[in-house]
Amino acid sequence: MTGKRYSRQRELIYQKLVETDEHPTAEMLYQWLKPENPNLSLGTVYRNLNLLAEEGVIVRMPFPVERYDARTHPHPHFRCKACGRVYDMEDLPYDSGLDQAAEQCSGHQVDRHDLVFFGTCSACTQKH
Amino acid sequence: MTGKRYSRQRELIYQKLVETDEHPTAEMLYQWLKPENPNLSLGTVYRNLNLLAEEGVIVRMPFPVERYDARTHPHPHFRCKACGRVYDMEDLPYDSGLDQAAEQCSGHQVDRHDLVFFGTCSACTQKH
DNA sequence: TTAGGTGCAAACAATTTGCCGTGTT
DNA sequence: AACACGGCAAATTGTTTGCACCTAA
Repeated sequence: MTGKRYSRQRELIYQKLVETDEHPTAEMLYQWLKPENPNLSLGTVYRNLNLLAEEGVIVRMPFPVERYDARTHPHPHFRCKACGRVYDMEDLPYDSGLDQAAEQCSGHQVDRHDLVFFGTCSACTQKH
Repeated sequence: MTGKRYSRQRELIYQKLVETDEHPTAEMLYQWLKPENPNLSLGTVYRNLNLLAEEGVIVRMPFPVERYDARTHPHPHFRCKACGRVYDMEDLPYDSGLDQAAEQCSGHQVDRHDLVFFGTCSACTQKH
């Protein structure tokens, strides 16, 4: 009996996100939309971004909380979507060819990259 | 005339970070160290993590603030360390072979990966 | 009519900062 | 003795939530 309804605000937020390539934060979207929609509220922006992300029509970019690592040489990580743990993947080599390729096709000066895998870790998989 | 001094707390924080592979948050480090250092404060943990990260002996894992993208197919991004802008790198192909390789050598179930390049964007480079 | 959506403000969470006393040099 | 550092609590910033009203279906 539950269903999603049309909402002008959700439409607005989604459209702005489609139009732009700036990967905005919730706050940025709010500022952009506010002038033409003076009674739009920031809470609504957050709520709808969460809805849209659940629905899968937009994606959230990681991470919510800062993490730290004493291994300063760049290496890939794995993040479990079930337990949130972060694992090293040091056996997977850092491919500096990627940085060069990225520099080529973007024109930006590339220092390094981060590679983060997402999925379910073996510990969580075993727990069913 | 300014210089860095020895600090027991910084030492503690750094050592814990070296010992572990859990990529802890500031809060986790605080909880771990608190029992043996009852008057350690969370602010100190944050301050020293920032110092250590500036110094380059530890690394911070991105991002501080959530960003959103309406292009839901996985694709690489570039983040400028000067202006903070995030660019798409859609010309660089998504290498799903990486996911398989990661699954092989880790034993975890891998859904996808995120690839984020860091450096200085062409706009910022031009501004000197 | 009714479940879902909105606005607003209050709550919550993560991180930073000011003040002032302590410890390193 | 000077000045960086730590403790603590207050301030800031990012995000979520409760509640009363509104709106699509």
